[in-house]
Amino acid sequence: MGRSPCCEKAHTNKGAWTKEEDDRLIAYIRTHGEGCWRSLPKAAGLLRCGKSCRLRWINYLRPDLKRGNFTEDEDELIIKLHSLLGNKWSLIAGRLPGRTDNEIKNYWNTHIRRKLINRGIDPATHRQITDHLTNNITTTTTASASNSSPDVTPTTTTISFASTTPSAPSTTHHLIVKNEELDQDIKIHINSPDYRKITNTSPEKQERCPDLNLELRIGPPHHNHQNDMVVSSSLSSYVQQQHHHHALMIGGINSGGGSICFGCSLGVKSGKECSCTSSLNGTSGSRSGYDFLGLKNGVLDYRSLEMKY
DNA sequence: AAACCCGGCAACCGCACTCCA
DNA sequence: TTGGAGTGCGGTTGCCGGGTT
Repeated sequence: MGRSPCCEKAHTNKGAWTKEEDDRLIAYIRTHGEGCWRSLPKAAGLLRCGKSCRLRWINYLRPDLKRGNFTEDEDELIIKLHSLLGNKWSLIAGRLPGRTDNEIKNYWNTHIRRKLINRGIDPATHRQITDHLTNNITTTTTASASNSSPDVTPTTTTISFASTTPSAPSTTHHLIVKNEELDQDIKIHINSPDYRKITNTSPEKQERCPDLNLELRIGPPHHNHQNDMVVSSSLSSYVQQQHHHHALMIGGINSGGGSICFGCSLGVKSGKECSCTSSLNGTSGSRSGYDFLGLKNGVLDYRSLEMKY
């Protein structure tokens, strides 16, 4: 089915806003408040698309916006939040009062990216660019989120979930990371006493991933939680992409009953596919999900967020 | 002085999601 | 349950101004 246009485009202005348009929009919203963006332009006497009005208000005209340069603290906070949330600009903006998602997105692309690259850090993965294998893994994990990362070699790594005996619900699972450049599979064992140890399928190629830090526990879909996986935080981007398919439990959260998916824990409203049992309040999603990182209330104390470069 | 280049940023576009009848 | 309307989000585009040649 087709999608109706957000407005009658034939009679709308585009491009830069004039002072008069700004004044009209401000005056209207001061009187009537935000909302009903589709009908706002007509009511306010603006020849603009409703979406355009909303964007102009949110990104530029809102009185609580903080104009001016980003502080060093804000820089670091953005970096830390991005390492946790990826390109979830609206979520990041929610932790920076007075800043908009668009502003942060632009600032990231123009300043912080370069800053991280100068530090030798891949801005997409927040990992040092040096480690060969890690690079290959993270290249793929971020490729789906952004295909414009020229500083990373575009090799292909396939990540798949597997079970040694798929039909048995309590079997040992493992995460297979296939590095096509090295032509080898790396198997991350799940639910084994030494699950933190990363081993290659080729015995002589073991100990290839010494710096994987293992702080996220994820569970494959529809498996019981005994089969939790532990993966590197370098995979977090990938895991976020796969949120709808794989309930991802943050270590420590899933103990004592209901476990929640990563998205819900971050306050990201989950989709229909969300299979987590976020029953803390009986539902899942941003309005009731577990408040991982304190993202729902107050300002996140980013100083407590440790980067694992 | 003019042409060109490049970075920054406001605005646009299309898709995804939620709500509701 | 379904589909349309409204809204939000992230990626991309294009304009503008400053710097360089």
